[in-house]
Amino acid sequence: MAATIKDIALRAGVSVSTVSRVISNHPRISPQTAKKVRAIMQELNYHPNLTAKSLVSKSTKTLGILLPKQADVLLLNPFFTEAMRGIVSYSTRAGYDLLMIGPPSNGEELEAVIRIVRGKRVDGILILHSRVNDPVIAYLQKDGFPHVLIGRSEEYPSTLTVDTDNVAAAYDATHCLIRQGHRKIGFVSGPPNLVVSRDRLEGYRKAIREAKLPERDEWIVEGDFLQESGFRAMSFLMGLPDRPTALLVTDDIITFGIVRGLTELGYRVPDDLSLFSFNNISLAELANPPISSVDIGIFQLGYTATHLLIADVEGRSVADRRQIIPHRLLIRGSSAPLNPRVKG
Amino acid sequence: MAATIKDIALRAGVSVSTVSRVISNHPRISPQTAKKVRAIMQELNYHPNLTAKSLVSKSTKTLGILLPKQADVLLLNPFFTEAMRGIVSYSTRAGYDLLMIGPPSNGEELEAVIRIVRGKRVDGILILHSRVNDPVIAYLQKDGFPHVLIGRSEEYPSTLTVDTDNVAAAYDATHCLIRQGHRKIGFVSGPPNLVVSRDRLEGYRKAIREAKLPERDEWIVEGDFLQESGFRAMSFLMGLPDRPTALLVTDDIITFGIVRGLTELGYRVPDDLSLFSFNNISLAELANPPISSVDIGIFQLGYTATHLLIADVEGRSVADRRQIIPHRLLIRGSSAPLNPRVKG
DNA sequence: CTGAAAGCGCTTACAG
DNA sequence: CTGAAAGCGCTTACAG
Repeated sequence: MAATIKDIALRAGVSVSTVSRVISNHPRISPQTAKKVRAIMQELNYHPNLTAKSLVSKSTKTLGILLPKQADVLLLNPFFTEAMRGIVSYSTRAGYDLLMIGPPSNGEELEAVIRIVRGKRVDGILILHSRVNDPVIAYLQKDGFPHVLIGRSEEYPSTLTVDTDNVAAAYDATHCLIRQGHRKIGFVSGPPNLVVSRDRLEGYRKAIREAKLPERDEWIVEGDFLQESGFRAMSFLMGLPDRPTALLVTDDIITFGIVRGLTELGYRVPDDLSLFSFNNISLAELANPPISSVDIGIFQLGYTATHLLIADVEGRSVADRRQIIPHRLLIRGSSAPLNPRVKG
Repeated sequence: MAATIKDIALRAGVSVSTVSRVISNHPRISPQTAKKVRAIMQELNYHPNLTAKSLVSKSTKTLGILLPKQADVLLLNPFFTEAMRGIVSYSTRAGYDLLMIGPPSNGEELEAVIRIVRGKRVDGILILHSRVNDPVIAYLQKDGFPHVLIGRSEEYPSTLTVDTDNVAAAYDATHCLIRQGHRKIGFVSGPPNLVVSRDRLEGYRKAIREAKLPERDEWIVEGDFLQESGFRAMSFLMGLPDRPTALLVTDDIITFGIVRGLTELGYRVPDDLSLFSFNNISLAELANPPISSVDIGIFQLGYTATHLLIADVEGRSVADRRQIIPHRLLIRGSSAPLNPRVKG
């Protein structure tokens, strides 16, 4: 059996209280005692039982990452990986472990969150995507359980969040296409229940309106963050009698699907259709043509979110509860000045 | 305060033992009692403290995933994500949570493993990459702690493993290039301390020898699973006075780097260099040209590994402790019959 | 079928 | 500076 604090105490001829204090570097322990106890800990190869520790200290030094119901879709997207990198990077540094919270086979995310939160398995929760009217956020907010959101919450302005200014980002990208001479610009959105989808749509609309360009409902298509969605959006849009010459696309993965579909149909990018998308995943630059994309600093989003959450968990006051990570446009080959041949 | 088992017992007028038995569906509890207790649990919105439960039951219903020291590199690769999808898929179904084990800032992976294992935070450990002489495996093996390896262990044949037959896979892919008329075939390997790198090198060598083709040490290059490595390998190989006409590459990500470099230098794939790689990540098919790749069933590797580990953890006997997931070649545009212009 | 009691391995007032 | 004791929220023989 592995040595416990009791074994150490016995062997060292002190009480378990003393051993516990040595472990936690309590200030009022004599150097000699500490030294002796530490030597025995070494000798017996002692490692504390973290479960027992958590039970009494009410702290787990663990953060939960909520996986969405369709974990598959999220996990397929480099966004997840990149955010994870940022999260792991900070949490490791801060001495926190990470627990993935997968929703039960055919249950809701909220169930899993309740089980973990009430089960005292984590000190705080990271939410990677903000949905409109998210019951998980409502629950955590009501319960007062520490959590941070990558995204934005409309209903709970006091929620700790790290986000891109998606309205501005979409506005900027759209504006870039407008400056290139495009007048018929479409928008391929993500799932409409995500806040990010709404914000980007708003930014897109704002730019179109300001430039007094035509607004056409059929130029706005919704989908998932999957290549298939891009393929479908492309099929629909290119089949329109009056079709756009440029597209703002909400995710690079969707753009890949669009490019692929266009290529299969014999169209060319950007000659037949200019594309500008979001996320700037590493393959965007390597695609053919390279994809123009808004870099939203995904690693930074994850890193900062973790930073904020841990500060909150540890009771340090967080001055700015709604942080914005700056974005930047990377203009590449997939977007180009309007091709005169196509011009309306 | 959240309700505990004690509150339920008090309110229901039974002992805590009885409540505990109701929770765990103990057979010898009267239906009436069970019903009453359950009603109160509902009423008080009771959820068990999982930490307390773990402490006494000595089971956490949690699996640990070991992140390598350079978590960055692993996380950048779609291999990780895809394996995670398989892992999450099975573990969720089986009711297990997942704890990411990140190595301490500048410490070794083994430290983190010991802390988690001895700290009783998980019931078993998943290792995503097998290194030669891996101290982590040595530790877990000696300790008798349940673990499974995606890969192969040379030192501990009794380790639970799920692997590709990498020797055969590399042999098959090399042979495919040979059949296409290539006689000068190079190999771009991953880190040499990984078992997978050695196995694939062996398969490559076997095919070359059998076909009595020239073996040249400078046609074998090592690198990391990064695009930069591909770029560097490409620079080196294309600068050789006598250079290969085809390359077997150990990872799609590396291949992307190679293709990118070749394109920048004005070379064309497959005309100037045929490429065949491993993993068949989803973007391999979409690249230009589409990348020929060995599909090793990464999702399946993760799924099966989790399945085996949980069986082991729960004491069910695992008949085949070293499982092989079949691979298949996907021959696409990046590999083509030797271009006569380049020949000899 | 049910309860009293001991115990899992820790931490932390309290007292000295 | 150190120890005895109580307790964190559960489970599980043991006895009835």
